[in-house]
Amino acid sequence: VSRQPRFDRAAVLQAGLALADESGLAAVTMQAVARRVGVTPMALYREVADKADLLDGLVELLLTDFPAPDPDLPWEQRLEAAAAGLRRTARRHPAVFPLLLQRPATTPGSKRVREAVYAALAEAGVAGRRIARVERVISSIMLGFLVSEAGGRLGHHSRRVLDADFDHIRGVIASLIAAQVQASA
Amino acid sequence: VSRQPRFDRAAVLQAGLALADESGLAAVTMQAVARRVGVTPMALYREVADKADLLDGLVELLLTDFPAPDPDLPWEQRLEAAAAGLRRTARRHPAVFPLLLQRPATTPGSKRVREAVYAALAEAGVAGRRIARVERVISSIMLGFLVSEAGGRLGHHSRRVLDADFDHIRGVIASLIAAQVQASA
DNA sequence: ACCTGAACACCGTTCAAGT
DNA sequence: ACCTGAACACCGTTCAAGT
Repeated sequence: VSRQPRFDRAAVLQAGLALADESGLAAVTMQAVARRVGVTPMALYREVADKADLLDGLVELLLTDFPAPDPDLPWEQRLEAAAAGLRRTARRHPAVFPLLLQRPATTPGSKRVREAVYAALAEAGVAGRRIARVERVISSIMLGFLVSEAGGRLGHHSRRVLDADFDHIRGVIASLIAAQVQASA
Repeated sequence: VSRQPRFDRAAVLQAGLALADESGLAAVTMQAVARRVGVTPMALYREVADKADLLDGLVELLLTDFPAPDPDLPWEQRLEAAAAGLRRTARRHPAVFPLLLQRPATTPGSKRVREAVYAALAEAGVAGRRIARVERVISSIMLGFLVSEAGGRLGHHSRRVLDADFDHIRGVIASLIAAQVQASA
C-alpha cells in the first residue's frame, strides 16, 4: 500500500527559491522551507540529500527556467538572446544568482547553456581548439557583470546607467569574438 | 584602573581569515574565531559589531593587504601590477575572495583601489566623464574571472591553461581601454 | 512508504555578573 | 574596563517510532 507523497522535489526547490527571492539567501533554512511546503523539516530529507543539495537545486532551477534561444536564429541573435535571458534571471533572483559563479559548471543546466554558446561560436567561425577558452572568458565576463549588478556592488545607479554598462559589456564580448574569428581564419 | 585588552580587532580578523583559508567560509563562526583568539565568543562583540561586520572586515583585509602599485610607474604597468596583485590575493584567499563581488564597493579599501584605477585611466587619456563607467566594466570583468578561477567554477584546469585565460582577460581590458582613449580624443 | 517527535551538537546574540 | 557564564531562539541532521 503505497501512499502518495504530499510533495516532491520541485515543490521543495520552488519554496526555497521563493524564500530567497523574498528574504535573501539566509532565509533559506530547512525549517523555513519545510514550513512553506507544509511539512516538518525532516521530511525534506526524502527529496534533498542535505542543504548543499538544496542550494545546488536552486542554481539548477535558475539555469533551466532560463529559455533556450531559438536554434533557427543567426548566431549573433542567439548570443544576444542568451545574454538578455541571463540578465532577466539575475534581476528576478538576485539572491541566488551569485551562486552561479561559485559552483563548478558541470551540472546539466550549465552544460546546456555552455553547449549553446559553443554552437554559436563555431557558427561564427571561431576555430574548434579556441572555443572552450573563449566560452570561459565570455561567461566569466558576463557573470562578473551580472553578479556585480545583482549583488549591488555597483551601488544604486539608475536603470539607464546600468543598461549602458551592460551595452559596453556586450560590445566587449562582440569584439572579443570578432578578434577570435580573425585569428581563426 | 584600565586593564589592557588581551586582543584587538586585527587579531579577530586575522583569526577569521586564517580559518577561512584553512577550512572555508563556513568554518568562520564566532565560536571558532573566539577559540582561535583564546577567548569566549562573547568577548568578540567588543571588537566586532556582529558577524556581518566580521565578514566585512575580512574583505577589507584582502583589499588593504593588497599592495598599492608604485605611482612612478607608467599607467600600463600600474594596471598590470594591480591585476597581478589582485590575482595573488584571490589565490591566497579563495574562500573570502568571492565576497568582493557581493558587497557594495564603498569601503575605504575598495575606494583606494578604485581611485588608483581612475588615476591610471585618466593618465591613459580616457575622458573624465567616461572614467567611472570604464572602471565599473573593468572591475566587473576582472572580478568575474578571478572569482570563477578561485571558486573552481572553471573546473580543475592546469595552471598553464588558467594563465592563458588570464592573459586573454588582460588583452580584453587593454583593447577596451584603447577604444575608450580613441573615443575620448 | 511516507512522515513525525524527540534528540544532539552547533550557531549568533543578549545580558547580568564577576574581577 | 574587560571578559565570562548562563541563557535564548535558532540551525542542520540522525534515528527510532508512528500510521
